Amino acid sequence: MLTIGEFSGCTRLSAKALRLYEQLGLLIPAAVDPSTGYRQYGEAQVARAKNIALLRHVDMPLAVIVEVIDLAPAAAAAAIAAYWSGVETVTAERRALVRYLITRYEGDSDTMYDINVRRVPERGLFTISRHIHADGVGEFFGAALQRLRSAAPGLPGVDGVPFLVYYGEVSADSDGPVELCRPVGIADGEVAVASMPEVQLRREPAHDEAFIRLTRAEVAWPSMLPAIEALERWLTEQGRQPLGPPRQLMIADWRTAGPDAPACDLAVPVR
Amino acid sequence: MLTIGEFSGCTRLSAKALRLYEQLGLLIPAAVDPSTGYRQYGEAQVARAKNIALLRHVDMPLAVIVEVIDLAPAAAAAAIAAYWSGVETVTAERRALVRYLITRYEGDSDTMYDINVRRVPERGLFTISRHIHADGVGEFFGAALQRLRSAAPGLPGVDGVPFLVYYGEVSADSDGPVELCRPVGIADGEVAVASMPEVQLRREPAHDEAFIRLTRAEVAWPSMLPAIEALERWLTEQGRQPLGPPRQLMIADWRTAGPDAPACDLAVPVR
DNA sequence: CTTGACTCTGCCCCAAGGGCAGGGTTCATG
DNA sequence: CATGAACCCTGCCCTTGGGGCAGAGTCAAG
Repeated sequence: MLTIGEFSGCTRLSAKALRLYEQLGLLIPAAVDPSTGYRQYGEAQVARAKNIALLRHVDMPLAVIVEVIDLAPAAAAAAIAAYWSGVETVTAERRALVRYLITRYEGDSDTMYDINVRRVPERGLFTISRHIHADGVGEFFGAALQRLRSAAPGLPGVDGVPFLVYYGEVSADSDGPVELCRPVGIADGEVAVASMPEVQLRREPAHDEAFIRLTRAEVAWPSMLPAIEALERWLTEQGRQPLGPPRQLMIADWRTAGPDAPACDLAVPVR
Repeated sequence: MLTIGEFSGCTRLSAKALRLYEQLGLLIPAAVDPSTGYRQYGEAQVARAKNIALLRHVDMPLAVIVEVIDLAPAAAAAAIAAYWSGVETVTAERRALVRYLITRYEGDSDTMYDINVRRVPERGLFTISRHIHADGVGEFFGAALQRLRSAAPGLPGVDGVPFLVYYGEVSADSDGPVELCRPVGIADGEVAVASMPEVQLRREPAHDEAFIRLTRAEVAWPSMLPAIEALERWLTEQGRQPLGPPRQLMIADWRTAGPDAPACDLAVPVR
């Protein structure tokens, strides 16, 4: 049996950390003197403590360690791999953002985008809104588009490509509200009664929209940032005001389009 | 001029965060009503706020952002790159550790090591100790070895390769005490008076040491972990007690050795 | 018996905000 | 003019994974 100091020295965990792990039920001392409160750790606990220390060294949260530490070896390996895969995903996004920031600060980001303006007539919009994380957008898009189609079956006036509006920031850690919109003739919209409660009908007034055509590879975060900024710069240069958040017009089938094929119009309604 | 709510909506930073950034001097509102305390932000501050938001999205600490945000563009790019380089270093270490953990949990880590035992006679040790981080070990080793040599110039009895003893965990975030030891004949050690105060003379009694010969590529953290564990397993299997922390005997010149050449003996004194 | 080393609990602190309470402001509407 | 809704203010407590310290109790060697 080892005192907390000896155990600390031989596991390289601080006494403070050991007391915390006890409190969380992660590493209970083999015995605690009921009168003095002194902790006694068994030799057999050293291995467990070292495993905890290694997982902490990977920066795995204690709450996750609690669930991983008692799994069978194969399941533990899978859980660690799953945790790390999430870390790698977040890191990859940050890495891409860093690259973007560095090129932007170095001033080499003079990528030119073709910005065009087109007239959008007054129209109806069938919409489905949802709070969703970045990795669920594709799934949401497919499913919601199916539902919108079945909500107005055989509707003749469907007119224009569907588009997504991001009302909040959508990334790995924040789920902004996302709205899928399907344009429809204004008269048809009033006739068709949406049979599904989640589907809303909204009328959008006529307006101009400025847009940049993007390839499928460019439609991702943060690789889309330069285009968004170009659009914003264009707005201020032209002295035009945006009428709402930018939207993604899905002009091509996502599954069949090659990475360099035009896939999406990044558009903003302007006054 | 924008209220905090409008500014929040257009920068996607929460009002709480904006108040914090003001408190840290990172983003001071253009005006604060002295009677009501209401904040007013200028249009020109939107760009700065968006930059801060992007840097926060990379998880750069506010303290670092404070120093980066006002640099000239080229310097800011360099500072961001330097920050991210540190992140990548830490991530690479964690990635390696995760790989090790997964293979160990999957039970495929049956890498066999040759473990040998040799007799070490009683001897003197010139030592230099230092608290140091992982990336400074190489530099410390070279410099300290130079000083140890000049501390006992022309000493005939220098006997055996120098070695490092890690008394604490040495990695990117913790600096355990590290001791560089240079063996010397016991009689010579008593004769030679160390001319440098940082150099200590210690006598080490005769003992056995168990060791594993490692290639240069294996001498790194955490790729050295399996060898350490193999050594520990061997100790318990043989029923022998370690007499101290493990040590690294530098048997080859670090600079000239190829990555697969034997470079180091991982050794532990045993009873 | 004493002394120094060790251990206990409890409290405050870090970063970067989130959430809420209680109270004041502003603006549009009745 | 009054009032309600929306907005804003400060201040307090909460999170993670401990670090550090205070005051008090305990253990073991001399």
